[in-house]
Amino acid sequence: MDARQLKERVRNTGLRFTKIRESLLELLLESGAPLSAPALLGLLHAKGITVNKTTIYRELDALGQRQIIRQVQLGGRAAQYEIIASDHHHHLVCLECKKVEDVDMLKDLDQEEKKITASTQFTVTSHSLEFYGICKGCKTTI
Amino acid sequence: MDARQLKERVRNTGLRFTKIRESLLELLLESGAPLSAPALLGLLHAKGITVNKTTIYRELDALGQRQIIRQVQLGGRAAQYEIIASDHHHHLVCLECKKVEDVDMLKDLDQEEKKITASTQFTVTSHSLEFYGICKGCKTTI
DNA sequence: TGACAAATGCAACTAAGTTGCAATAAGATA
DNA sequence: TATCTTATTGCAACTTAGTTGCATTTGTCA
Repeated sequence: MDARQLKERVRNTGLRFTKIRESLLELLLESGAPLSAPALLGLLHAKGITVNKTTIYRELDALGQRQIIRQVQLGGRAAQYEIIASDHHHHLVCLECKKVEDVDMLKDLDQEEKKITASTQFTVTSHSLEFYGICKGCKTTI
Repeated sequence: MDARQLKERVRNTGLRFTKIRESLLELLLESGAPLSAPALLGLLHAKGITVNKTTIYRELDALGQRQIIRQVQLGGRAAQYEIIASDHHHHLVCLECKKVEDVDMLKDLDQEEKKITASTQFTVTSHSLEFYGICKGCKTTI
């Protein structure tokens, strides 16, 4: 998933390709981990792009509805967002510094989803798996 | 894990056994799913127990530090809390009504934790797995 | 019972997220 | 290119979740 593909994907949903939207998606694409609304706001301002927080929330909502990004819950007060890429991955959340890293999927959980759907009255459509612990940086400083 | 065992566990950590603490733990124990601070506040008031929100947050923090309860992130604005029981389980989160059900662990993820710890610089200490989909109740009403 | 720490309430605060309304700008079309 | 429609944006005011400092009350143990 590169910037060009993403641009195409956004256009196909009928969304206009604005400066703010472009920069926001760029930030999410370049970041190796999910970002929160306040974080995105700060990063955009640091880039010299003045944008209101209302815009950010509406933007995240619009992109979420179109399945371009997804909200992930990783602890901390603010929700975080990531691009929905073809490669499925999970998260490593550091309990010390709260930083999040992506980790490629080790084990296939599709079978588990099917088992639950078959044995309960709950139809599973997706899942999310987070591992908590201490990251490299925090181990050396403690 | 019954109320008596829980009471013992609380006492062993040096915490006093107050009416508020007792009722709060009772609610978490009886509920088959995690509860948020605002939800607990409402349930306690409904029970006729007047309690300030500051107390709830401090209570949840105190119990969390003593490993009696744990915070879980399941979407929605408020964090949710559950008793740490001996049986490990995961969550089924309904995307429609946002209700959460517990589901017994199907697959052991300890091996995955070890693999990550061995192959990366990140030391995994725990994990959390959520399945998203549509619950029984919401399927019939849609 | 008395002392001391734990527990609680209150008020005032911060931070995340939402809503309504008015102004602006993207981009399709003529 | 000028115009029109609609998406996008900003602003202000709001709600909700969660926090902090300080004063008061209450368990528990000697």
